[in-house]
Amino acid sequence: MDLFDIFEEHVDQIIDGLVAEGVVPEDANRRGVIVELPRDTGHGDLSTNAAMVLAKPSKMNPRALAEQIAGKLGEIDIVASAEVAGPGFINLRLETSFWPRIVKAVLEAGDDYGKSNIGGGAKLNIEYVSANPTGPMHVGHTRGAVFGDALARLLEFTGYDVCREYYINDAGAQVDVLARSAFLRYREALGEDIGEIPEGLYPGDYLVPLGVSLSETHGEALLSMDEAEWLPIVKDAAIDAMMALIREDLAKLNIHHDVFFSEKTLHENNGAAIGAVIESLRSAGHIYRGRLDPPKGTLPEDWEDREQTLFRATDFGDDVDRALEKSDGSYTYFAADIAYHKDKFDRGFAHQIDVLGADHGGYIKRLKAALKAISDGKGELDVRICQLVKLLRDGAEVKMSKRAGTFVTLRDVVEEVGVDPVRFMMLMRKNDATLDFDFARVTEQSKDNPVFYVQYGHARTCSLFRQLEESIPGMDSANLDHATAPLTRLTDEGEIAIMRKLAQYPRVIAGAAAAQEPHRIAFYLYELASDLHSHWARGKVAPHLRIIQEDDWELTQDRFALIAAVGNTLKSGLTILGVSAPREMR
RNA sequence: GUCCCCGUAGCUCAGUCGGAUAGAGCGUCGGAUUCCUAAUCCGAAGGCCAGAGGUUCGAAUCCUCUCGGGGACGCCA
Repeated sequence: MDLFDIFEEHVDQIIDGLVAEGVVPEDANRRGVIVELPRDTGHGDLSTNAAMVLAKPSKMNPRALAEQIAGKLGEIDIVASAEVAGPGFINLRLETSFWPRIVKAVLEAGDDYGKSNIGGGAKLNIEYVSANPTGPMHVGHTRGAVFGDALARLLEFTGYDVCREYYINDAGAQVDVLARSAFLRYREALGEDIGEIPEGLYPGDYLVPLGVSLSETHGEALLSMDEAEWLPIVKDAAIDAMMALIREDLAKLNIHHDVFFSEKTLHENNGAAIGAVIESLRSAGHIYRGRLDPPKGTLPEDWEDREQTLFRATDFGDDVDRALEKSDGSYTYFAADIAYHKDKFDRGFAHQIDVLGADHGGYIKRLKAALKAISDGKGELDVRICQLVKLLRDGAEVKMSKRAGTFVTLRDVVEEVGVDPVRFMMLMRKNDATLDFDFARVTEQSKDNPVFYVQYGHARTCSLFRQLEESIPGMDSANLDHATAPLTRLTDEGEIAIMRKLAQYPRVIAGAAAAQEPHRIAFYLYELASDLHSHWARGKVAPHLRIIQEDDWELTQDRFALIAAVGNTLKSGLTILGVSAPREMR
């Protein structure tokens, strides 16, 4: 329970009292009533909108109602004053002894500060990355990977039982192309001059080692086979090799999935798994044979009007019904995806999250429709879209083209700038807004680089402890017992600003989890680091504000409790983002 | 043509289940360091929150429309 919860409870009880007195009607909707930190510190330490929310149902003037509530809030011992302001806000000013309680709370909670059980231990499946196994990951994949991973960490921190999952698209035509491309490299490894890689095959030289390994395993045996014979062999080997590559790439970003689910398995035994899902949908009346109107806009060249097997997606909020079978009788990607989401549902994941790229925006409605249909409305799917990343180098956009072989791989970026900056920068933007990734800025070691700014904040807290050991002979900061700090001397405005910020952390975490927006944590950390740096710098001109006061151990002890609390919170937030919290930066 | 996302300071963006005088960084200008890491800090200037209606005690936030940018639009994955 955080600071705000405590006061919301107070307010709630006061409203109960007013209901009993007949001032507020019993059925008044209290949902909008909140206690928050006013933006302007001149408005006090805490404020509530209770009177404005309840004025109308109570048929009262907001300010008059506010006066009544304020009177009762003023009786709480920790409240120094409760005043009505503006249209009916109630502003609370707390006793100065209040804020240090936050420091104590942070230190007592340790790594658990901000942790909650909002999820109640509910199982939750988050599918992310799911890049096609046709080559190494490029920067475009990086954002979804980092976002999904940070979201998973965040949801775990807030009490969900999270399963991280990767859907391997190993069933379509793309992996056949991969196999043919690999076969070419196999022939090359056997000494053949393959010349230019033909149009339509993957030209990247990441397939060269695979060709060599195929030649070592199979010798020239594959050469005498028909494509129908060698293709499955080469395809399996190629997919395994590409997935190994992708796992390595992900590991470089500190990302590890719990489950890798193969699309191909859904197509095995003549598509038994997919067929079964379609059958169950059919018996529920969600499948029919019919024709679709041609798509608007530019008509595909091979458009033919034909009767086909359709899913009544429109019954579940989609714009059109969706095809489940291709004209050659095989299942569509969507059909397999329904079976996949059904599989996840059957594994106990009523709540699922899919992290998809920007180009899949048009896919959301049908996926949601599908999960609703196969779960009888019991399943819940959230789809988070990650927008494009624009790479900038020396102020100019880096154009990427697969055909020209100029795409920047995830590995390149991580090796050039490091994991921490990559992860942090990817999380400095709301996921559904496009993001500029500027190499120069990200590698810069200055305050212009948010990740260094925040990490340096953490390093600074650690540095102060080291400094303390040097200042006070025999001091071992590891044994500094914050529990014995009196916490009565943290009265400077800079210190109070930091404590106010610390108090917000649990709410920031809860809000970020509810909105599934880890970027809020990145912004919070930036602000907390800023408060720390700002306060620290004041000690430059005002020596009495320095953390270490060699002739006043009591004060020093209090200040170190605060510094420890800041370091603790910075580390907690960075950990959720999957970014390291260095103890020293030089 | 339909659907989705976006439009906030010169630039890059926060803020959006409605709250008080709309914030931060960069850039510009002016300052701070004999002393806890200057990888830092302080100050100033900078706004018709794309536009128009509507709902409300109250709108950047919700609704409708318009304009502008991006994306998607049977069998690709």
